[in-house]
Amino acid sequence: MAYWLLKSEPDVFSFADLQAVRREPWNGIRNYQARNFLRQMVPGDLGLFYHSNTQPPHIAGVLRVVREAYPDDLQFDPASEYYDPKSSAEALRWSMVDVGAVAAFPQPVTLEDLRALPEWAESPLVRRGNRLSVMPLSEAEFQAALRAGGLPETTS
DNA sequence: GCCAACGTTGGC
DNA sequence: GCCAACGTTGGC
Repeated sequence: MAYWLLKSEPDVFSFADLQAVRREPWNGIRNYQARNFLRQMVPGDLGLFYHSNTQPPHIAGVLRVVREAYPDDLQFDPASEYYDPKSSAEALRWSMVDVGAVAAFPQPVTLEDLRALPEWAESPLVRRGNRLSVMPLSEAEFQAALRAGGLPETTS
């Protein structure tokens, strides 16, 4: 079981949106490091849903990976902002996974809250200028965030 | 292969 | 709105 953090701007797609649709392809990732993490995901892995570009930035809930990485169809759609003319089925560039909502945090955990948690001291998320939108978490980071958010540690 | 210019992310 | 961080692009 691996743990992850996935960022989304809530104005674009929020945790409440994920709860409403139940299941969603995590598409539009156009960064190689983030893509490589997507490809490491396994159904059953748990993740934190982070709301970026909002005031204050915060973790809103827990998600679960429900389908392993497969081709992100937006890379082949010329009408999409995520279209990539250099990608092809033979030389695939971008992947996505499907995720589902597990539970909303009773208390959203802000970036400031995370900085106060000793378990998060080494996380790139709490460092200035971090732009990675998909990153692995240690079990200690994951569980500490759940505690801070008011969820029991066993959400699986 | 280097690196300057540029673009994007995302906190503040 | 500003700007730090940093990935990408393209000239050479």
